Amino acid sequence: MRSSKDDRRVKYTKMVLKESFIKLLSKKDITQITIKEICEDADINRATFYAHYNDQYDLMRKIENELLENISAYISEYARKDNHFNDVELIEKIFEYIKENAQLCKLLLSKKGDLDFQKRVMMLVYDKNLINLTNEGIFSKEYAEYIYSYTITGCVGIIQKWLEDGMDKSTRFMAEMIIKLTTYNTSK
Amino acid sequence: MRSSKDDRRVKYTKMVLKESFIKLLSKKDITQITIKEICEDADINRATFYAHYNDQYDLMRKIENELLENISAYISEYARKDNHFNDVELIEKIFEYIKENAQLCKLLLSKKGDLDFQKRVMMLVYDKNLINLTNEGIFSKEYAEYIYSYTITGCVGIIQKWLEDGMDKSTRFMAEMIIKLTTYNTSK
DNA sequence: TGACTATTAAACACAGTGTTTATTATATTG
DNA sequence: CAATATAATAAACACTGTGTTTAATAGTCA
Repeated sequence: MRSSKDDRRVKYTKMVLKESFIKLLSKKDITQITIKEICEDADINRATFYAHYNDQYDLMRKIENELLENISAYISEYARKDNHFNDVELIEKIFEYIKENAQLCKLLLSKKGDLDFQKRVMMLVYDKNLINLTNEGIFSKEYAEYIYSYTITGCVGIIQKWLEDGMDKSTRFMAEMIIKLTTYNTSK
Repeated sequence: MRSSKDDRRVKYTKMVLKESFIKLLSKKDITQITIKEICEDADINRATFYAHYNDQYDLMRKIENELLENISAYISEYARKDNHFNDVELIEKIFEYIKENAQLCKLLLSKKGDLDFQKRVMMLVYDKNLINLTNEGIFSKEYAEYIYSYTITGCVGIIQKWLEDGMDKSTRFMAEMIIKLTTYNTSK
């Protein structure tokens, strides 16, 4: 039983729509991008766009979710091979992924991007690991929650700066710095 | 010499346009708000809107800048009275201001708001104070810059959580927590 | 009061939206 | 390959909102 999602035509349509949207997004703000414009660039009928997406923002959200899934899969792949789960290496994996997909990541993870989405990226790491540290009874629960918020958004800021600076620091340098900054908060 | 900015009619027009915009913003996303809608709610001619603003986003930006100026003035007022500059009290002042202007601040400082603007709010504090700590030669300059980014955006996350939780923690509690979390990073 | 100018109503051409229709093109399956 | 299914298309539709211009009106200020 095949769903319409597997149809080659559907795959192609979605692919070129995403490509055109990202292309436009690199040139101007999403608020200035029209559906008509996306469709013309992708050479796809406007009615077809509406068959798949509600509007630009819906398309954006779906691209974000895909990216999140891809990063997650990339991490899981690593975790499966090496059984010893090393925090530094795990975070380094995220930086690696971002570097390998710099074009899209620069758009979605920059300061223009959606903070809520960016937080979700960082949560990929911290939900699995560091949150445990804060739950070891050192801090009160309410305090730990604030530290968690601080850590997550703080890391978003670090990634943004890294991207703005042209990713000139190595992924290992970044990962170690993040570990240093974040375990700091939780180890006392 | 009076500029047109001082004209009562202009003041009124801008005031009601801002009020209506904020009212709409509390009901729906900015992407769903039209200029026509704002003007109808404010009972202002659409041509008059264009005499003052380019679009919704321009209006938004101007409201943000005003809020930033107001917070800055609020802090300066305090700094003038008490000569002893206390970091905790300074940060507490910001939380106080937010609490006193909760309606608007909840919109502009929430996770839906613009991160770049939110960073600027936090910079009000850190440009004056903590950045010095990182420049005392403990960290390398490049490291200090990342710590600065981490701190600024981290604090944005804390404020967002505070607002989401209905501002149930006292302003003093919040200020002390922030001092603890942020001087932590810079004192070693 | 008189000069000034912000605001207004009305109209304009225009661009983009979201949906529907019948037709065409392509993919899948037996 | 042929038959079936369905995705994509072109064209048209009414509609909403945009951004600007015009001349008239109303409010402000000194």
